[in-house]
Amino acid sequence: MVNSTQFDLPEISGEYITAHEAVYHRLRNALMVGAIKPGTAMAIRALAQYLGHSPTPVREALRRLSSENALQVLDNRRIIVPFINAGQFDELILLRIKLECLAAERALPYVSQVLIEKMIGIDATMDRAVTRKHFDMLSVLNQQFHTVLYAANPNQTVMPLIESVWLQLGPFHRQMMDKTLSYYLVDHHKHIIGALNNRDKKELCSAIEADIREGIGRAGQEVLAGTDAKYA
Amino acid sequence: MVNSTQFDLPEISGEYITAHEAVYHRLRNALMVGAIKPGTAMAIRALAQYLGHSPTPVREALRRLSSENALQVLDNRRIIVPFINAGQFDELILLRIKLECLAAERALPYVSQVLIEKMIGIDATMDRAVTRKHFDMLSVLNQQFHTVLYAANPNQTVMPLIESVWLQLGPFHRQMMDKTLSYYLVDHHKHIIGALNNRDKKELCSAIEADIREGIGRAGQEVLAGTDAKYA
DNA sequence: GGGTCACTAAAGATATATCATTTGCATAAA
DNA sequence: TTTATGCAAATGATATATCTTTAGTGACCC
Repeated sequence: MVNSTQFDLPEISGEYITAHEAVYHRLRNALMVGAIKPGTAMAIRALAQYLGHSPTPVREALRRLSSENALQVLDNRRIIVPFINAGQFDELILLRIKLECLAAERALPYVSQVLIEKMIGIDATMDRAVTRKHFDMLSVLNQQFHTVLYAANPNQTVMPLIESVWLQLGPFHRQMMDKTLSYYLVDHHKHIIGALNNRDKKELCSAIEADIREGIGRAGQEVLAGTDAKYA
Repeated sequence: MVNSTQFDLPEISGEYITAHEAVYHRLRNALMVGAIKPGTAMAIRALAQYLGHSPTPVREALRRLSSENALQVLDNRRIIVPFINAGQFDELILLRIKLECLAAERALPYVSQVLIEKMIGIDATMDRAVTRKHFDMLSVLNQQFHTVLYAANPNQTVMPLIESVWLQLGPFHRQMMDKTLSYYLVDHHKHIIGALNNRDKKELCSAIEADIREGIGRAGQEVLAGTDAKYA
């Protein structure tokens, strides 16, 4: 197939009215699940042609993603999917933990039985996805599981920051899902739900930390083990 | 860039700036110091004309700022400076504290005597700015003081998130600087420097928390005291 | 008075043309 | 061979024209 770009972008189900939004969400999704390798160039014209739009809305989408740290603008003005090194990876994992613990704590007072049921439902769907090895779906469901909790806080302002971190960790999500590590993840989801039932802030935090450390944290360490400087 | 004639034209650049970048930074600055009131509409054409550019780069700048949560895109696609309510303000202050404590802790191992001297220098400049009531400069210096510290960590990935929060708190920065509250702030800077000298993580964190709570935190509470729903 | 519709003006969204910069490559010079 | 030079192609940046959506206004009907 003639794709002057070097990756395939899965099409997005929901409809976005404007072109720039459609492009934005499509790229964002791809980055979130690590579908585009670090270092890949995001040339405006090529993308525009591939996606069937003019350069203008594509440019806007790229700018947005750059501002969310999901893409990197080089000195020569080219835009690429960023590399990160082991040190930055550690910082991002720590950030995820701090941000998500905070988000969970602040959401806790607003957690209802209905919400917990919903999370249990998502978790159950994840269990099925694991046995069927639907890794792409797992990634999305995992994010849903977390998002539903944090968004319970009506004054929440932290989600955009968390999503920025998720985006930067995108390539490792893919790694995580590809391995059997998904088990750990699901286990910790049960812990999280337990902590919610107990309305226990401390327990909730440590469950989330464990979920992150033994999920994507471990996957990242495996990936970064050999590489010296930079990988994803 | 060699000139095929006799001379080389020295590149003034190094900071060659594109139209979209110029607009972006100009707006960003204005938002950061609260120079634009919440609710103000950011019409593309009007801005473009005012700034002497075409709509295209202005659009890009607005999109970037929207993605950093510094601007809000309404359902009707108009872009405005966002309002926030008291609850959101509290969340943002908490976020600042958590993010900046983390950033400071992770920077601490990289803090050198030279860096501390630099921070002392900035703080001294702030003292002078306070007595001369240069409030605009104070805002910038205050940010510099914090940024210099957090950026000491070479793997730092948290600055963009912190800046997003600063942007959202922009209007309150203005309030803070307008009042006598600047004193508190400078006091706590001395504490921060003390903690750095002692290489004391705990002390550093509490100094930063105090700096934030008694600086912008207090200013915000004053401003939001009367208003019920939303203000800035 | 209240509501609907049509029309107009304003503002956003996009496509396209053009300008500017960067990169690659071929060729020439050292 | 290596380095410099100078197009030419690729790519980003911007201005502009045009299309689409939204908001506002007034005529008209009930």
